[in-house]
This record gives sequence, C-alpha cells and structure tokens, in this order.
Amino acid sequence: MSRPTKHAPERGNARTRLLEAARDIIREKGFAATSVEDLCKAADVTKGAFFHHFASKEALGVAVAEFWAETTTAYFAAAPYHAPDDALARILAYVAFRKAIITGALKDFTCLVGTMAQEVHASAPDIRDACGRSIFGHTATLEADIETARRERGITADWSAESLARHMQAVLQGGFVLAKAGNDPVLARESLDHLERYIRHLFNAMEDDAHDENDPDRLRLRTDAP
Amino acid sequence: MSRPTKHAPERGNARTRLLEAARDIIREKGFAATSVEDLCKAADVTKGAFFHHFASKEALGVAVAEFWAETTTAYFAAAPYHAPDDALARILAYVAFRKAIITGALKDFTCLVGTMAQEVHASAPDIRDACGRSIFGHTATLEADIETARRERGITADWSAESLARHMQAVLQGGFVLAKAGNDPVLARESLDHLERYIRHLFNAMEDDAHDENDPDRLRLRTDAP
DNA sequence: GTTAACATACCATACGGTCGGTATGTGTCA
DNA sequence: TGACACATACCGACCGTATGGTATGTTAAC
Repeated sequence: MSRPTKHAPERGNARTRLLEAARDIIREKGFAATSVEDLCKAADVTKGAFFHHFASKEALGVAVAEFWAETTTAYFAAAPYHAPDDALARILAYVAFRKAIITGALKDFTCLVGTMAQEVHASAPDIRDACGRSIFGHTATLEADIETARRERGITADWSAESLARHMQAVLQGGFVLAKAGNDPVLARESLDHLERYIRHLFNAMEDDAHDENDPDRLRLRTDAP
Repeated sequence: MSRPTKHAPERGNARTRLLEAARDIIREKGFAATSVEDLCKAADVTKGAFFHHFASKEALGVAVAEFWAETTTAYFAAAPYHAPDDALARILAYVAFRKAIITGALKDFTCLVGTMAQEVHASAPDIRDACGRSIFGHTATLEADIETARRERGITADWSAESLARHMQAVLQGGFVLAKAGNDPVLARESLDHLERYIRHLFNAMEDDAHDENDPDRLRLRTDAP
C-alpha cells in the first residue's frame, strides 16, 4: 500500500515510523508486552521491513532508546527554561517546566527509557545501557547551571552538582512510578513541588519569586524527558 | 517428586512457593517476560498446580502484589526505625533504614510493586490497583510520624504529611529506576541522602544528630519495601 | 465418598525470526 | 547516453518454538 519511494517519503520512512510506534506503544505496554507485529501494524509496515531495519527486537529496543535520547535532547535544548540570566532561576524554571508538561494521559508524559530500563535491566544489558546513556546524558545537561548557581550564591555544600542533577531525575522517575500506580498525574507533579522546595532550601532562596513563565503554547509537545 | 502432604508441607505449600518465586523472578525480569513455566520450574511445581491456585497469570500478578503488601507490612512493622521517642528521629531513622537495606544485587532490594505497576499500569488495571494499594498503604504508615513531628516542632507548612510521605516513596522508586539504568545501587542511596537533607531542612533540623542505630544484624533481610 | 491439592498430557495460538522475491534507486563505464 | 551491476527498501508466506490455558487423572486427608 502506498509504498513511498525514496524521493517521495510522504509518511516518513519505515524505520522512523517504527521507532515512533515503538516509543508510543512501549511507553504504554512495556517492552516485553509489545510484539513486533504490534509495531508493524502501528507503523503500517510488514515484518520484512521490520527485520530489514532492525536485526532483532532487542536491536529495536536499543534503537528507540537512542532515538529517544536524540529527540529529547533537541526538545529540551529548545525549551524555554534556559532563558533566565540567573543560574538558580534556570534550575527552578527547569523544574517548573517539567511540572508543566505533566498533563494529559500517562503515555504522553512518562519516560520511555525509565520504563524500559526498569523492565529489561537484567535481561537485556544493551537496552539498559542505551537507556542509561539517555538518562544520565540528560542529567549531565543540568550540572553546569547547578555548579554556577552554587558559586554565584557562595554555597559550600556536601553534595555534588552531579548528585543533585541525578536526584532531580530520580524525583521525576519516582513521580512517574507513583502516577502510574495511582493512575493520577497529580502524584508526579506533587513530588516536583517538594523538589522545588528542596532546591530553594539548598540555595537559601526560600523567599525568591523565581516563577518562570513557561509559555503554555510552547509546552504543548508530545515527547518527554529521558 | 517429594509431594508434601497437607500435614507435612516441609517446603511450604505450592501456592506460597509460587508467590515467592514470582516475587523474585518478576523483580528481575518483569511481569510480561516471566512465563508461568518459569515460575513452575522455580517453585518446583507443575502447571496443573499453578492453575489450580491461580485462575490466570494476571490473577497471579494480583496475588503477588497482595503477598508483597502483607510481607513488607510485617517487615517494616518489625523494623528498628520505630524505636526513637522523637517523631522526627523516627522519620530520619526510616530514611536511614531504607538506605541501609539497599545493598547487594538489584533484585534483592528493588520494589516488586513499583516495577509491576510501571509495566502493567495500562494493560492490567487489576494488578496496577493491587500495586497501588501496596505502595500507598505503605506511605500511609509514615503520615502519623510526619504529622506529629510537625506539631512538635511547630512547623507551619504548605505541604501535607500525606504528600511528604508520598514524596519519600517517589524518591525511593526513582532511586531504584536510576540504580537499574546505571546498574549501580549507589545511585539509589545517593538520592536518599538528598531526601534526608530535605527533611532536615523542612523541620529546621540541619544541625541535629539523629543518626539512628540500625543494628546491621537486623538489616540482613531479603525482602524490601512496597 | 467427597473434596482439595496436586500431576500429566495436550491444545491453539502468538511470537520472534527466516527466506525468497520484487520494485526502485545509483554508480559506472563504454 | 544508455545499459548493466549492484544496493537499498520493502513485501508476505512460512517455520519452529514457547506460551497461556484446559481436560482429565491421581492421591490423600477429612
């Protein structure tokens, strides 16, 4: 059906369509419960196409994790939370941004690589490692601002920028787990309020009004963070 | 093979053995990737026994979640962190306890119901709800101490005891996710250090030495928290 | 003798993966 | 410029096995 040629790929190529389908379906059903036929149906391709592009289902798993890393990196790089001049304000804007994009259905805001890592960590090390690279690659992008804020504010701390960045990610991931268990996105947002309060405490900024304007229009996007 | 009679169940009955096997294997491989044959082999029973005790694989899922809730409730009720007279000390002792039991292999300290909830939340609502009851039942046990500590310390807060208890659970769950993604338990403990610091900030107790003695011998247990 | 607690054999299907084939683009050399 | 070789992208039938589940039989306690 409507096989798009290389010069008229109106639907995008099969590989990309499979990756997008995998991102959406695995976020909802998990990796093991997603069959390659599920993916082929959703992407409207045949099994032949699937195994032409991916050597195995596991290889597809690695590829979606990398696909996720690429798309979310671009997404966060373009996000509005980098705007403030003050480093701490940028950090708080990040948290506010993450909170703001937690809306709608679970499958639209939860984290693909967190879900996959938890599921396949023991049985598919390659996928796990790809997920790890996505997650920790993202946390690393927060470290510079944390370090700058600490220096700017003259904070002598017994914690590293690295560990705080990872903690922020842990709160997000944990919020997603609770949101799924309780079937309510509020549970994820709730923890981000505590995270924001914690960060303000760390930087002696309990009073500051650092509410950043995350333009609602720019927040209506589909993918989410690693 | 060594069929244990009702009056000589030296290995425990088949149902319990299946639940224990399910707890251990699902924590490692996830629910979907665990076949009922895996479970039968590990529990040393036949398929007939499995479907005698559980109507379906999904019913087994609900049953392990409930089994987990029961065993962890007993485990935490008997844990040493309840000892301190001061409510805040008990809360900090809880965090220290949770940190202390994060040792060894991932499958020995991670949370069954967190893993399952994340995986099956959309495809198996019954299992998800059973997981939710386990998780939020556990968080509820922390609320009284939080409320007491707040009153004792005269803290007027814009957060509820309920939400803090849930946040503590979120940090734990998120720590597990990062530990799996990075294949390193340190990542889970690291976040608990931030959680401890946050709680001290909340209760203006940054200076207090509330290091509780969690007797190492009493910590050598196999199961973990919901 | 009724019932709970298993065991054994079996079934239908779903699954990951293979394979031979076709259509289309692409580089190259006379 | 055209023809040929080759590569890429995809199709769809097929295969062996694993899986969830069932039907029936057997043992032992009450």
